[in-house]
Amino acid sequence: MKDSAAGQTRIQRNKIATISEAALDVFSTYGFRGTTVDQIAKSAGLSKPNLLYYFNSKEAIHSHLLDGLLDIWVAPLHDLNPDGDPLDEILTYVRRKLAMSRDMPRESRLFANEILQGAPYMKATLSSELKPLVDEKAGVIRTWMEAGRLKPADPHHLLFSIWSLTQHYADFEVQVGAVLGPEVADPFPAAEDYLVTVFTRLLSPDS
Amino acid sequence: MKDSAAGQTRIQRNKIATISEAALDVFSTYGFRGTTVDQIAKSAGLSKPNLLYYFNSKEAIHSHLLDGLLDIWVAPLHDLNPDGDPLDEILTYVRRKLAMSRDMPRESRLFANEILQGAPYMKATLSSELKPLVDEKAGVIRTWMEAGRLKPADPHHLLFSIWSLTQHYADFEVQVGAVLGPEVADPFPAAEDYLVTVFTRLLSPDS
DNA sequence: TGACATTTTGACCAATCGGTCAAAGGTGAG
DNA sequence: CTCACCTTTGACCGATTGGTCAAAATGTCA
Repeated sequence: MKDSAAGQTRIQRNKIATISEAALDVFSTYGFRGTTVDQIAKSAGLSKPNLLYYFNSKEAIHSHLLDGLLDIWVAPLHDLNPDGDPLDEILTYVRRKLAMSRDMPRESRLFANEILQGAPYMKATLSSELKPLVDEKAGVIRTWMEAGRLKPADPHHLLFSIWSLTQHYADFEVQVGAVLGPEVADPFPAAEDYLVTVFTRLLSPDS
Repeated sequence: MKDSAAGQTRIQRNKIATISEAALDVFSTYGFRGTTVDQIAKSAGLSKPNLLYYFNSKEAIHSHLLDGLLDIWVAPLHDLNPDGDPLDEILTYVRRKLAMSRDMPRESRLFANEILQGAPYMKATLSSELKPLVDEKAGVIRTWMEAGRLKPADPHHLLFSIWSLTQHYADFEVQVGAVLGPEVADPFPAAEDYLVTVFTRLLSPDS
């Protein structure tokens, strides 16, 4: 239980951070079953028994990374403000999600790996935590649409589309890079322009 | 080389098909490194040495599945007709890609796994085959836009968005299911309505 | 039927897997 | 310095990995 919250020495916190960083690299690339403890240990510059001194098992490292990841991931959605300007709120959410794909691509791929493989660890959390939040925010969006402040569109699928469009630039990074070619160093500025256009034309009531 | 094209007995073709079916199940769920040969053999109802009689290695099975998958995957894009009605062509492409996510979710996840892990096998193919096709079709779309037959939008990112929006329903199936809840048996009809709305409002010049 | 090629299998292999353990090496407080 | 505690390590464990092999079973065709 060295990986729990409180009462840690400085050296413990440092090592756990180092291990988490290395594990994020490896897990996000190869998935849980494709990752070996030796890989993580080597990437962290530690011996395997030393790593297992801080985390009792490979699963414990993986769980440690996934715990809280969902919270980080849905934080921008949580900030969607029912009292704000509808289109601004949506576009701000899109921009924040896209920025997360740019700045935290490994976390996005770790999450994608977990979902792709059937969410063996997070499935219950998706139903108990994500669904209620999504239902709540979908209700806010529906209210905006019924008030004529946004064009009508299925709110749930609207949120799905924001997730998929933004996370695509992290999860399918190599494909985006291969298709755009080496002359496009950074696809994100054009991606942001495009996504703003998509959701503005989809939702803006004045057009 | 038993897994090559011509001169196969009936029994060879049958076994290879059985193995491919089983391997698609397992590889698409656990990824290459997370899949074991025993898993595939058991799922195919064969002994491991028997399976390895038809495919020389685990990698050979995986390659066999990926070979041609890209062709199947981009076939609808290849059919995008420069002489058709622009919006109809785009919407037909969207519908066909969405239908593929509904009818071939395992293939979609196999592809997603490969890309997520950095496309170690398909990277070269993406540059040599996918990029030219995408550039060609992006040119067609740009021509439509310059002729005022579609509203302007970055053609490459438009294609990215079609891929991500449609494949999301296969790759993130468990998340979609968890969020919509058990009362939604089939998300695809609503997804198709939503996606048609998205691309119509994005691209239709008369609105 | 007999003769030959194809198919299937159990036994086996070296390498790697996640994980343990006792002992050695550091560290800080008194 | 001492002593107690924290940290690190090499050696090791049983289980599983991808893959081999010789022999047995099966199929094929005259």
